[in-house]
Amino acid sequence: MAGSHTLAETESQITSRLSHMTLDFEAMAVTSNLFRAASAVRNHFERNVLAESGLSWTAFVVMWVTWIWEPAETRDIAAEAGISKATLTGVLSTLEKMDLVIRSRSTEDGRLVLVTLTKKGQALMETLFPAFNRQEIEVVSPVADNKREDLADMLRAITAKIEG
Amino acid sequence: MAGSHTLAETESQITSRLSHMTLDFEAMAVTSNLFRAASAVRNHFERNVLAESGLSWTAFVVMWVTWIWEPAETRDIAAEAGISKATLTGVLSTLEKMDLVIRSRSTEDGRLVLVTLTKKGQALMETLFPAFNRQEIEVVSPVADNKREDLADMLRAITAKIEG
DNA sequence: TCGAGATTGTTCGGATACGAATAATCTCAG
DNA sequence: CTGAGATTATTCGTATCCGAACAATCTCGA
Repeated sequence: MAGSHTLAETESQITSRLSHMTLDFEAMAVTSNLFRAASAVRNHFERNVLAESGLSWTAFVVMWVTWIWEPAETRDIAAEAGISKATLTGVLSTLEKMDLVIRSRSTEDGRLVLVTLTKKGQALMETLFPAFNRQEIEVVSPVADNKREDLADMLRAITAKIEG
Repeated sequence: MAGSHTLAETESQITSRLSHMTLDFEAMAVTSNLFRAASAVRNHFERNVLAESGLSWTAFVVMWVTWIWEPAETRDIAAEAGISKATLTGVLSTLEKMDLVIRSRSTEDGRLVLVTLTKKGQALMETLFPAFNRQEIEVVSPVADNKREDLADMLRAITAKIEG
């Protein structure tokens, strides 16, 4: 549970509290529920999938991006993971300490650092990611089958609008 | 921009990289785009609305929840804001230092701490929140008018599924 | 009345998070 | 060939962020 207020109570309280202002409550409801959902799902994954592996959410995302693009350039990992380069430096150091990734200088461009997974890192992702996907199925289950693609599309559109 | 890979490139790479596994790619697309959108919107708000006020994202959310429920109990603020009690303690100390909120012991239950906004805090929210809402309208604009309620509903359903 | 158990906010240790400054490397006009 | 400017990853300082341990307070059955 997330506190003593239900979703309906919260939105009702908001409406009355802000009734004197000219606001777009529909837009507010979308972004508000966007963050609430993202936060709830993230916490759910951290507790039910990631906790036992000792990976933080960000560490997992970094592992995942690296897994997909291996060998991955750090600038791309940071962008794909949605974190700053400074943050990535620290996370990569943690992952290196855990023997899950390896950093290496690019021979073509001495400024770049390439990241690859260790055997241990690959093995972890091979088991962790399917477990992760099983939880994704659970999480998305309350949305009707024929509406999921639509949902993903709308979220993509929002992202594109901002980053485009 | 978010790195050198487009959304389409990323999803294509994922599909080929994970083709040997039995995965629900639609569920994956939903959660993946959920986090991407939330992260993009959050960063956008931090840079375009919050930066000048000196408030972090979390600090703003705490201010907002307090504004709505004032006087607010810290346990509720933490739950509504989606952060831990430990985190809230630090954020409230920061906000107190900025003279935006006031902590006070509940007379009815000595364990509880009640939070209210200062005059300065109220004034800040009165100008900050409408500015915030104007950006919300921008962010949601790529989603068709008649689909926004649907989007909010689906996000609510996901949250309810997890927290229920 | 009273004390075992539950609840709450804080503290603590360690990891994450960012912007700004920095050093190393690359690019490319002149 | 060369050096001014651009690009990259790291370091630094500070603010979150969380789980676990903790002290203070409340609840409620005996």
